[in-house]
Amino acid sequence: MSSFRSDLLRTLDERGYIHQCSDLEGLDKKAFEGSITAYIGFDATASSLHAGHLLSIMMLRTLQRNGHQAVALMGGGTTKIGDPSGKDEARKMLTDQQINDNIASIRKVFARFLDFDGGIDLPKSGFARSLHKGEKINALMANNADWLDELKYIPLLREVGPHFTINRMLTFDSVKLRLEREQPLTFLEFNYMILQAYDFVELAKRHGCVLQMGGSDQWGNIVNGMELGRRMHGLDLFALTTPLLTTASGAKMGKTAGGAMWLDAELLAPYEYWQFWRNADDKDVVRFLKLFTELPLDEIARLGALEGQEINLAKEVLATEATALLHGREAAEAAKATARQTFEDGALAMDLPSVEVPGAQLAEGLGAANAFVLAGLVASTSEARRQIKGGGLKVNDATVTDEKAVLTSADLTAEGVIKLSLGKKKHVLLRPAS
RNA sequence: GGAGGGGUGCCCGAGUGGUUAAAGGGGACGGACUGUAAAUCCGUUGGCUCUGCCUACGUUGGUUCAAAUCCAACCCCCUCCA
Repeated sequence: MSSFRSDLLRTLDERGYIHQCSDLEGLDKKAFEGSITAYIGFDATASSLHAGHLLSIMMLRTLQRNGHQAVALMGGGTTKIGDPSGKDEARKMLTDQQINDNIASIRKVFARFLDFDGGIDLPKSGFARSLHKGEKINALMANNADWLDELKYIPLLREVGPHFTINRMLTFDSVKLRLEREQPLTFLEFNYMILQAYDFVELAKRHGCVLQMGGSDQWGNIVNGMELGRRMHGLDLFALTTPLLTTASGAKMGKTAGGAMWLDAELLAPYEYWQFWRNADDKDVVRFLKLFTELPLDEIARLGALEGQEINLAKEVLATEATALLHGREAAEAAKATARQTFEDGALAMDLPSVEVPGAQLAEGLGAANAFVLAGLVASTSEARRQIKGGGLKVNDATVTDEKAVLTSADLTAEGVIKLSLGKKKHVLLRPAS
């Protein structure tokens, strides 16, 4: 892409956020002339967002930092249906209560990346004057249940139905793939794309939203919304998607040993979040620095030029910067310090994740296998035994060789803890509870 | 409604009466090598109070000394016909 006039598109482009856009030039013009409103939709299927959502969140953040209005649309309504894209099976139904709880909890994560208040509210009609230094337009959180729940079936059919042909709906990947793979696609799910399209139109009406962004798998859904807006109200809307993000080894972003890489400190401690980034593939470092940190590009270029063992410095920066965005600078630095002590100095870092055990249990003697289960490092005592056989477990940095080893108060270090390790990277401190 | 095919461990997929906690692959985890990377090689991959016991091949019941494997009923999925 050549040169963009708007800061927004230039930034998105330089940092590698753009995969596909319905009309780059037109969008650039609009974003250059004034503030625009754009949104991204999020499921409310889980109680927290995970690293897989991070790209979208960073896009919204970039939007806000460049003087535009970011809208995070929670799919309170569409979650009740389930997006069939990329799935072979319908997802389980959630209750309203679960969905609302999820939304409330997800909002906290957004608040770390976006400012919802303290800035300027964007008037619905759009906004042409340029912002003063440091001024921000408040981000918005919307919930499509607000309008979808109240839809009346017949009016909706009459209003929206004529603009969709089954012929075309059948050609969308989300539908086509299911049919080709001979997996059932229910009528319920089939409606998802219609409602998502309707969301775009509704947000355009309510908030003057002109752009929907999302992952590349959402392209079809987004374009549907654009076209629906044009047909119903003659609106000029835009679509912009991000590349589907996989790690260099092909895995989907956001999965880890223990499950998803949650963005909620209660589900995943900052130290472990830091570790996730620290363990990035060499080949991913520059890409991740651009997407998930806000370091200037020349700085990233400098880090990207590092070779061999030096790359580890770049990974440290990546981990610290990414963690700082989510959990704050202090937590990020603390995680870095903990990692340094643990991995480089071989020292005992008291900030490692820890688990409490009743002191009495230690006095009596606690089977090592059980201790590892307690610490959450292995799923079962059987697995612990297997790991012991394979030499994968350590107590206070000494490999456990006896499946029947027992931990007692005598194993407490001078600091009053027992360090349990699985492999080289996972460590948990066992603390006796008084 | 009729005819056929199918439901196996995290996933894919073999197995059609005992030697099957179930081949093979993928993934995951651990070990070696390294740079807390990648690649490669090796190992592990149901649970427990673990030289033994328990639970497992859609569900329930049956045949048998013995079943994932045979029989019956039921549930679900797919294909073709109506």
